[in-house]
Amino acid sequence: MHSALHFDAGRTQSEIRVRIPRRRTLSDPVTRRIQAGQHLFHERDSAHFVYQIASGVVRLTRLQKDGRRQVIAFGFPGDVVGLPADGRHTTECDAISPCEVVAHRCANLMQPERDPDLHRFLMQSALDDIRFLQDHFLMLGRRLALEKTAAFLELLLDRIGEPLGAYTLVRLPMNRSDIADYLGLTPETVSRAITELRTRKVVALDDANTMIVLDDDALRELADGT
Amino acid sequence: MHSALHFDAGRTQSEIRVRIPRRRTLSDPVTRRIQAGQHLFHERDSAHFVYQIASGVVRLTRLQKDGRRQVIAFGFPGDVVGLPADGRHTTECDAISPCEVVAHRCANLMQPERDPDLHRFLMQSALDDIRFLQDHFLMLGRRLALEKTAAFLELLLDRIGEPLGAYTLVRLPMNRSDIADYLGLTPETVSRAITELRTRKVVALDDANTMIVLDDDALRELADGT
DNA sequence: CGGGGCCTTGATAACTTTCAAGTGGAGTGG
DNA sequence: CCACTCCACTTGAAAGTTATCAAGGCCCCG
Repeated sequence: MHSALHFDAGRTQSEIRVRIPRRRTLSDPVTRRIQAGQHLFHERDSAHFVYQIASGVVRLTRLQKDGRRQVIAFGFPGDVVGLPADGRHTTECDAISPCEVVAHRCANLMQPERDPDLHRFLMQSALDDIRFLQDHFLMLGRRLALEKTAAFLELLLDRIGEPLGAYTLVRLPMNRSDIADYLGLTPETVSRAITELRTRKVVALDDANTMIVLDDDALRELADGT
Repeated sequence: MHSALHFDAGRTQSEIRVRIPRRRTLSDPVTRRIQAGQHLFHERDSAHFVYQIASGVVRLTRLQKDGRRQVIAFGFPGDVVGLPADGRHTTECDAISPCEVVAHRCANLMQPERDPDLHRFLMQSALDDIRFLQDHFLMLGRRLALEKTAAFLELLLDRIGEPLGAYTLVRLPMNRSDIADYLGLTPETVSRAITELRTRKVVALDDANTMIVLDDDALRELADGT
């Protein structure tokens, strides 16, 4: 059967980029390309770089003792990932779509004198990261799976939504399991929540990973639990 | 009816303190005392200070549009709270027990040159904070209320446990609603989980806020879901 | 054309929330 | 000193939500 909507957005997700601030420093940033599925670093790796995402999306995860996996965050264009604690990375990080990342040396995280610009940049990144993580808690704190899912889609809408006439196109770079592990749900429940949003005409799907947000306000109201 | 255990720990929670690192800077830290229930700052307040907890416990919360409240974190002795984003605090912060806090100016968060020591300190705090927040996700990601609660008590055990013979005493500074809002549960469910832990002889309660951890290993196994 | 992975859907079991009632301790006023 | 009130905690029963297990569909790719 055919999908409800067809379209051509005219550009692919990999074309969403951010401008990387140009800095004149002792240790100039280096751009790196990685394919979907490749790792940027592992949990407990000694941290040599932090990475700013220029294009593509990465996944930050923690492995649990019982084998389960918690998705801590997704790294979208503009985000900085890999900030270490005690000199080591605190999560796994792998690309879920082809990525361009800019690597910044973080050996001198604790030496602000040596490169004030870099330090300022890293501090800004850390503070932003804290706020994003706090935002994530509000999502997990929502009671119903439908609310959690709506809140997640609202996040995607704001971060990687692309205008499409009166609507907004959201290409989901992650699969249902990733979303489930991010929200503390099962893939089946995420699927049902998305089906419900489709039934309510809040969103439409062209294929499982290509979503059109039809009713912005309804999505935000659901996300807020109102 | 009488409780199962009686004891005298010989010191109160307010006596748990941390040594504040002495720094010679342009803007020396200032100690402040606040009572339980008093606010340190509000969400969106313009941020002038960050606070390191010397004694006592504070609660960091976000208010939701629907009136619900998410507890983002508890600030224990040694923790730094109030790191801003865009110059503003991102949470509410109030004391849930009498506190001594050390206020550090954060006006120059983005001026590492002016006070490298302070900047180093703030960076360290931010990176630690990120790790703590990530740890929190693993707690919320646990499937069962019993596992979440066990994970939370394990955290308290490690942060504010006091040796008591062969066992460990944990004085809970927060009430059941606080725990519930931290774990994404209801107070009733938290209460039932604690009752279950009592039934299994993992912990004993002298009163609702005074817990003795009887079986460390069992608690950690439950928390890990194994 | 066949296989595998991902997504969706259905039915049932397990768990949590909700609503309600009861308990106990701390503080207050008679 | 006792009765009373308040509030937090606990407990019970029913309703609601999600997880689990199972099956089927779709698409991509060899």
